[in-house]
Amino acid sequence: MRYCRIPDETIRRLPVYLRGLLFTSEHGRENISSQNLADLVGVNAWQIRKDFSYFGDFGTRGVGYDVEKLTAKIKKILKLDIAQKAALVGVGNLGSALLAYHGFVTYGFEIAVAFDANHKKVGRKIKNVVIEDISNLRTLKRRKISLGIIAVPYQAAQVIADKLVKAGVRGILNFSSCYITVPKKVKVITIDIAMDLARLPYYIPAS
Amino acid sequence: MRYCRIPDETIRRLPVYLRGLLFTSEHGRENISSQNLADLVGVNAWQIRKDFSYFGDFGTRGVGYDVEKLTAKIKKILKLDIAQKAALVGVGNLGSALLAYHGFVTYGFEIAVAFDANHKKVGRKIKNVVIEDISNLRTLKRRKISLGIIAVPYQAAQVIADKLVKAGVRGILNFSSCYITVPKKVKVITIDIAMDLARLPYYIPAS
DNA sequence: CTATGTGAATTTATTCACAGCA
DNA sequence: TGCTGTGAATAAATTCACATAG
Repeated sequence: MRYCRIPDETIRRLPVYLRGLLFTSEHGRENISSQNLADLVGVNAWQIRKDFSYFGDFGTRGVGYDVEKLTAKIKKILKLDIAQKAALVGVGNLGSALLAYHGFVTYGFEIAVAFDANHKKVGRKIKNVVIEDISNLRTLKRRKISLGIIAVPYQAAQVIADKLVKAGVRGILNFSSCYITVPKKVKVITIDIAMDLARLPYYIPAS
Repeated sequence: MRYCRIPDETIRRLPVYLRGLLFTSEHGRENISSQNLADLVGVNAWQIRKDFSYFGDFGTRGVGYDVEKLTAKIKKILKLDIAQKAALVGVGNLGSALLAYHGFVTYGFEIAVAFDANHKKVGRKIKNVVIEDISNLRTLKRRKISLGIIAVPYQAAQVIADKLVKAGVRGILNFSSCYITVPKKVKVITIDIAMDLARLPYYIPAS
């Protein structure tokens, strides 16, 4: 490895490549060129080669990349090689959809627990996950669950984040529409659907 | 305006600022300094000032920014000042959650129509939106709906995208986990939830 | 004295062009 | 000949420092 640091932008693209590779693998192909992958995921071929070059030589000149080997390498870098358990907090509309969502499994995630503050929901079972009372959050550390998914209204988001941190969670996926503050050791990724949509009209030329 | 181009990254941050400003406005404040806003949304104060400087002078030195004026300006730049109608395709778990999601309204969007391929769902009503058969997609142009939201399984995503484009849609919000190809005149923004989650373990230091 | 606005410096990321290996 | 890997060139974004206005 000739480089000392993998750029953040490269890390952001790795899951994209991973998706393309999984797709390729499903179709039984063993090798893929940077150009093939580029067409598949919508990134330039030279960008892909540059990105891969940050973590070593994986391609074979004249042939391309070994799909299986590259898949394993990317999973390792992203630390997706060990299955991760996540706790979902908030089983409303969005939370329910997340429980039913198959995309998590693709990357080795499992929503192992779900919590809700609404007593009527506690005890109910969705997709084999029993909804627990939110006071049980403190049991996460004992249960070795180190990821949290926040799907509660934004007014409650910071409080839940604090509780998750207290329960020993190391990473948080925040679906609420607000910025949450956590200690430096905890990583937060916020996904705000409306905010992405809000960018869309800007890019649409006046008709 | 001294600059010829607003950087993409600045555009990406504008909805973030907008959210902060709306929040500030709700709390009855009329002015906000770059530092206050920075604390609220998690961006550096100098970054905020730089971003704002791309589209003119809005602040008052010694005082800060006029919340209402700045809100209006950002909305105008993002073209959120005119209400936009969107069509949702795919009323499964995610689609249903999107129909119930309040975040769209915040930015002036309305999911005006919903489509599904499942005949059992057609005619059903969720949140005042009647689900129509997918063959009705062609009526979008007539109904002046120029945004599409794809919430179908990835196998169907490209087909739906093609139909949306044919129906005259100018922008697409793609929730499916695949890259879709459209003519240059159409803008696509893809939100892949699992892909963001996939980045999370990388940033979590080994314990 | 406070908080903006912005050139300049720095850092980071993208693009190119081509050497080098199968 | 085909496709990777990478230094160098270019472009873009961030950060800083401070002049400037209220």
